[in-house]
Amino acid sequence: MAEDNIYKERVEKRKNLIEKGYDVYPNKYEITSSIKELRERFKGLEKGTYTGCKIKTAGRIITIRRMGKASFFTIRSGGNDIQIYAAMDITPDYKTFIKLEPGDYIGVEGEIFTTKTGELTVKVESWQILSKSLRPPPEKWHGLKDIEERYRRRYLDLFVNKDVYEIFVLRSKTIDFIRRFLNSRGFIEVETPMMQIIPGGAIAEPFKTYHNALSMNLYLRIAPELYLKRLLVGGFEKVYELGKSFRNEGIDTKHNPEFTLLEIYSAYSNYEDMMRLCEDLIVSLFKEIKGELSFEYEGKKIDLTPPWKRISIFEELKRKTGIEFKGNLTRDFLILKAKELKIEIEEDSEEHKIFEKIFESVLEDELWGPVFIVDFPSKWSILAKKKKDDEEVVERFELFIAGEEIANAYSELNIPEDQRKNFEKQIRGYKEREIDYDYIEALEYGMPPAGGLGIGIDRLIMLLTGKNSIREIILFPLLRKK
RNA sequence: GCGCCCAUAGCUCAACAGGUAGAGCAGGGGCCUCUUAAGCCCAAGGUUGGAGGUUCGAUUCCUCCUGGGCGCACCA
Repeated sequence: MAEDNIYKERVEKRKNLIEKGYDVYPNKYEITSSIKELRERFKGLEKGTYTGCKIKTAGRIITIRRMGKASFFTIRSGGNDIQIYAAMDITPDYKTFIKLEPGDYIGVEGEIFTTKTGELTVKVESWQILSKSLRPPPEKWHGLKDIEERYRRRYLDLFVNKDVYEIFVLRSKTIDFIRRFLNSRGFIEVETPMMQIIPGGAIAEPFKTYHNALSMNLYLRIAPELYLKRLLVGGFEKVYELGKSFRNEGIDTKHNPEFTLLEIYSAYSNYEDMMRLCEDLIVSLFKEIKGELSFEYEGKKIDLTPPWKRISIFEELKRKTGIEFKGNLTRDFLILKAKELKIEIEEDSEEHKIFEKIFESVLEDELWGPVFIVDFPSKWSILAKKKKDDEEVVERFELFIAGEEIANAYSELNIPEDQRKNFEKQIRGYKEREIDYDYIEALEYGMPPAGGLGIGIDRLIMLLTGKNSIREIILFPLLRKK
C-alpha cells in the first residue's frame, strides 16, 4: 500500500512537471561527454579548479544533498558517477530542479569544476528531465541486497550495485576477447541451429518444443557439436561457435538451464593441438582481463602459469589406488572398487557416472588444477577417436580448474562405421533417443581429421570474477514464476 | 528430488522468554549556498510472504502452501 502511495505521489509529481511545461519524456538529449569520458578527461584536477569548460552530460539521480539555496546531486550512467552542483543564482527554475528525486534521469549543462574538497562537479547552468521515475530506487547506501530481488529485477541490481555492473562489463570483454583471439588465429565464427530435430553432441535432457507449420517436434540444442563437424565435412578448416545451449536438468550454483558454450573445431589437428590452444586461450584471457595468472578462488590459490599439468586417468588411478581400471570397466567391478575405496555411489546410476565419481574422488586434490585429465576410457566417449595403439583409450582431455570441468576436447571421431556403432550402443536404455543418421552420412562423405574443444564460458567467467554462483554472472538467471 | 535455513515499511535492518511492531535511507512539511552515507526539527508510512492451527493473546510456537538461499543428488 505504501508503495502504491509512493507511486501515486510520483505520478502526481510528474503531472506537476508537465503542467509547468516540462517534457518529462523527451526523445533525445545531445551530450558532449559521457560521465566516464568526463572522469577520464578531468582526472587529477586540483581542488577548486574552475575549468571554464562547458559540457553536457546525463545520468540517473542517485543521491541528493540539498542545502537550501544550493544543492549537490550525484548522477550515474554507464557505471560511472559524477557530482552536479545546482544553486539558486545559477540554475534555472532551481526550485523545480531540487524537487527531482532519486531515479529520475536528467541532462545537465554547465561548467566543469572541482569543489574545495576536490570533487569533480558539473555546475548546472541548464538542465532537462530525460525520464521521470515513478518508483523509488533501492536504498542508496546498502543497495539492493535481497538475492531474489537482485535476480528478478536485475535492472535495479545493475544501477544500484556497481560491482554487479562491472561483472557484466567484464563478461562482455571476455566474450569479445575470445572472439578476437580466435579470429586472429584464422578461425571463423558460425551459427548453427539452436532448434534441432535430433538433439545431439552430448547426453543431457533437452527442452522440447513444437513447430506448428511443420507439425514437428523440435529440441533446443544441448550442444552444437554435430553441426559444427558437418561444417568440417563442408570444407571449413577452423570454425567456432560461441552461444547458448540448453539442458533440461537440475538448477544449482553451477548450472543454469541455458548456458554459454564455446566450441572450436580445427581440421588436420588432434587433441594435443587443442590442449595447446585451450591453454593459450585461457592464459591470454586471464592476462588480458584479470591482469594476472595467480589469484584466489573460494579462499584457495589458483596459478594458471603454463605449462599445465597433464594427468593420465588410468595411470593416476592405478598409482593412487593400486587398482587397474583399464579393461575392467564393468558395472560390477566399478561398484566393488568404489566400495573398497569407500566412495559413496548410487548403484543404479550409469556405469560412466560411477567411474566418474571414482576418478573425481581419488583425484580430488589434483582437480583443483589447472590440470588436463587425459586419455579417457573409450567406452563412454562416443564422439572421440581411439588411440592408434590403445583401443581402451580415446584421445580426449578435460581441463579442470578449481575442481570444475572447464573444457572438454578430443580428436574427433571421423570413422562413420565406428560412429554408427557408438551411437547405437549409446541409445540402448534411452527411450525417446534418436540416432542422427544424417550426421553419419555426412561422415561417410569424409570428414578431415580434426581436433574439437568445448569450453564452458560461464564457469570461466565465474573464475574471472571470483563468483561461486553461476547466477551472479548470468544477467537474467532462470527463476520460478512468482 | 531430499535435508537445513530465510521471508517484518519502497530499500537496509531491529523487536529479551508469546504481551499487540521500531530505526535508518527514500518520500512529505520546515531550516540551511562547497555537500558527498550532508546535518537539524516535525509529521506520515505495516493484513509481519499466504492459508490454517495452538493460545486470553502469535512477527515469535505448530502444520501446509508460495518464493528464495545453502548443501546433497541429478547434469558423461
